[in-house]
Amino acid sequence: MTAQKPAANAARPVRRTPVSAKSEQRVQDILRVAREVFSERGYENATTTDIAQRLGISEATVFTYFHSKRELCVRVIEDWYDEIIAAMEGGLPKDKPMAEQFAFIVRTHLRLFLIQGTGMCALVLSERPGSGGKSAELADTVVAYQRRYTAPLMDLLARGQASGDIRKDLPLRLLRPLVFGPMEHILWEAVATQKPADLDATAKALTEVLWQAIAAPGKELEQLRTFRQTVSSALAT
Amino acid sequence: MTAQKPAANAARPVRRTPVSAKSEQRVQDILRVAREVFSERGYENATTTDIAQRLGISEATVFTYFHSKRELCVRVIEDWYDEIIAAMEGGLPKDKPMAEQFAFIVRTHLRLFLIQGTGMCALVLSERPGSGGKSAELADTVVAYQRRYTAPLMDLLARGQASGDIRKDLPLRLLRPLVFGPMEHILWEAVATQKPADLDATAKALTEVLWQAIAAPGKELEQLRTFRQTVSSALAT
Amino acid sequence: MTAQKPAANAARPVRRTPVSAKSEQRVQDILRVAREVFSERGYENATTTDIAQRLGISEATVFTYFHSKRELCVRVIEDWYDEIIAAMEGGLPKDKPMAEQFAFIVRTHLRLFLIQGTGMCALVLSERPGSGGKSAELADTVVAYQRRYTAPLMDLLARGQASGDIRKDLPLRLLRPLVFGPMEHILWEAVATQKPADLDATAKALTEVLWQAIAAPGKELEQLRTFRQTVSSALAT
Amino acid sequence: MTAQKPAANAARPVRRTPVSAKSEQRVQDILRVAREVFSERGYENATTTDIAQRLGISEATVFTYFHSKRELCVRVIEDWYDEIIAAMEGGLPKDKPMAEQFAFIVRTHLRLFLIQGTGMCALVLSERPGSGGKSAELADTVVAYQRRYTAPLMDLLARGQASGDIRKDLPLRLLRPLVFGPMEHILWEAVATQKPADLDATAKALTEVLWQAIAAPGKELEQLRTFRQTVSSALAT
DNA sequence: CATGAATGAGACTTCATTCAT
DNA sequence: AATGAATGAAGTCTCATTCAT
Repeated sequence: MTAQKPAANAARPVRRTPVSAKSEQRVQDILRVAREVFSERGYENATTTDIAQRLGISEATVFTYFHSKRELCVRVIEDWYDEIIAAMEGGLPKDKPMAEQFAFIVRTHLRLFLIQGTGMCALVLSERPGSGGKSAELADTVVAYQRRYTAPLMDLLARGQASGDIRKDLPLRLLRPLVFGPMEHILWEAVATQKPADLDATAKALTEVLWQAIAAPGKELEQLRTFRQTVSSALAT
Repeated sequence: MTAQKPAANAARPVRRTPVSAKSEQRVQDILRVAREVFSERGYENATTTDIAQRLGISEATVFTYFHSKRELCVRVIEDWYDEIIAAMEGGLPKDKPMAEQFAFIVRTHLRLFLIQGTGMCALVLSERPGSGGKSAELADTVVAYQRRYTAPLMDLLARGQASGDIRKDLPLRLLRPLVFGPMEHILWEAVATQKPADLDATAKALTEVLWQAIAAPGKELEQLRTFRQTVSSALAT
Repeated sequence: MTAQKPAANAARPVRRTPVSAKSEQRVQDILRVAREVFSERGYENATTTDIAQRLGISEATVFTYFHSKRELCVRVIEDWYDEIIAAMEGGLPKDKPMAEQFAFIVRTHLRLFLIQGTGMCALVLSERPGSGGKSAELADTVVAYQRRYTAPLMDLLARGQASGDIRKDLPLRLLRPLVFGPMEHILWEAVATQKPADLDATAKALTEVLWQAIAAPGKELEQLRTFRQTVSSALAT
Repeated sequence: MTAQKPAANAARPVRRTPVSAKSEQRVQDILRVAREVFSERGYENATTTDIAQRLGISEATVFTYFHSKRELCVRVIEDWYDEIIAAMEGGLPKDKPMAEQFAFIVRTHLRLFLIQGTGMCALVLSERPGSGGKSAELADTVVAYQRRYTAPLMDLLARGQASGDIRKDLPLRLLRPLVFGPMEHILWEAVATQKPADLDATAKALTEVLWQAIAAPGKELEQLRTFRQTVSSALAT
């Protein structure tokens, strides 16, 4: 999964052809630890020394595999996105009802970020363009990735509008923030207050209210009536 | 309202804390430029040298008015929050209909952040606890401020639920991210893509969709939702 | 007493003729506080800021009366010596038996240094020549003062040897360290261990043992010592 | 004996602590030069720049081996004490008569301090607690070392009192300053006046007078008589 | 390939001292 | 005479990065 990186991979400059099994292992080790360190401390506060020490290797070795701290950081971010995208694209139950797909996306998003994502998220933000991040190239990469990993949801929304499951009076441009915004806000709050939210409860509540807001309005009324009917019937038996 | 902070430095070996008109001007100048620099480059990448140079003064002068880079940064963040809070609390048309008050809050929020806020916002985020930000004290301050500046909205929502203007089946805990989340997301997008959104159009569209989502629905819908909520809760126990 | 500084005063460059009563008061205030600060923190760690703040005056004012920190320090040291010398010379009971005069000197020395002297003593030492102290002039001054304030004792010893009260086989060159050395050591120990010695008890014990060591012994012992000394000297040539 | 200090830095974010032969050489070089600089200029006036320049290396290299100027200084002081203690404990002729052991200690003390000790001594004094020295930890270390290096003498004195060679009416508390005080005074005088005392002559004279003062009184008379007898006999042959 | 060792560049911070008012 | 304000010069320390072995 981490292996087949499409698209964005093509642009990445291949270095030094480190293709031996051992080398590949080193690269992975460094990336793993670097992700830890970067997400814990942020780009500026992370040190190559720290990364090397946690691996028990020399600092110079890190630079054998990555030309610079920045490059390493870019790789870390790319890999992280790759994982998220893979999880999103791979797990989406496309044959299930739209509401369920929506629930999956919300839940997966929250889950992935709650695990380790907040640190990474902050890292990404700190690398946004114009913020002293010296390489604008990274910024572009990030924007591209961002777009790709929101793609499954955007796709879903588009299909929903086409099928009539989702209200058509809202442009996609507005739907995106409407869905991702609350999720992100909840995640930040969890980090800021230092108490991790209950994943299941939060995901459920959020899914519900969001779906209500974006589902076709007739739909909701109809669904609720059906729901009451079902409950009522069940009671009768 | 620009806040009379009771000189947290009183205990420290203060070198000077001048209060003359001229001095006050200097302090304001430094704060102004520092806000620029911090929001452009983030805390770590900002340098006191840069701040001093932009003002055409000596670095030592900066340290005459602020004991450390960190303290300066704290003041910058505090002042920024103070402005936002003042705008929010001061401008809210409390005698107008609820929907209008809501619109004011959304619009003001977007406006203030679009002016300069994104850099500041990133700055605040980068200083959150656990992310390598060394001073936990700042983190607490920020959380407190955050709470204060969301207060007007939370208050409005509470009053709305009481008056029946806003649906009661959503806990405030969920309403907050539902409203602030999309706003924040839109702002980030504006920064990331480097194209500032059209304030008026965006504010209008966002206000509409959000209000629809949180406003009290028609009678039947309302009852059905409440019913569903009840069943759902019963299930969870 | 602080007024009539003889000898050493002549060489001191008079500055700015600040002879008004008010000015003189300022000078004295600054000197008093500067002595405090210098003896508490040492020359390098003392700051003009600290001195000014304790007086509630501006730093610039300090420099109105003293051209530099170093000059101020020199004055502090000089004044301190002047006081000590005055106390030694003024209080010595010249008409009392030699042993009593000796006891007075020992006791006075310990007393003056225990009050505030240790800090000053360290200060003086830190200004010794070649130790980075930039002005060798101070070093000379100090040496001169040192000599003057040990003068009463040296004088006493010389008179004692002449009168037969003090053994003659010890050159003055050796008597000086024999008497001052233990006193200084006791003082340093008091500072290092942070527990001030009991002045009266210490002075008494020290006086006794030192007097025994330097007082003229019985006839036979005296002669034997002299004999031994003679033989020893003869051997050395 | 040069002390295996158990790396007090183990807990800190050590960058490196190389132990190869080459590294060890660097450490020694730095310590050597640092001792020079610190003893010449004192802690505050010594600069890491100076130390690096004298070695012809970069300042950063110094900080590769020592985490801070202070730590370097501590090591310098510790090593110096270690040498002194080793010389004292190692060379003491325990099987020789007490007077000779005493002479050894006095002579060694003077010798070691005359070589380079005065600068170091001033350094140590300037770091004592309360004098602006910021780290109380160092102060404790110094006190401990001080105690260790006076141990051989204190031990000797105790044994002497037990065996009857040394007068019992003086408490050790008084004997210590009585012996060390004069030595220290002589050393300071040598530095202050810039003319180094003649080691052999000074040591001999000092030993004599001190031993007389502390030796059991009867003993001295007896010894002198024996001495005259010996000389007398020798003359007769 | 791995690394021990070294370092250039630069950051923050302190403080004695000056000068116009 | 007093001072508010400003600053030059310097110092300690950090860290990504290079290079010979």
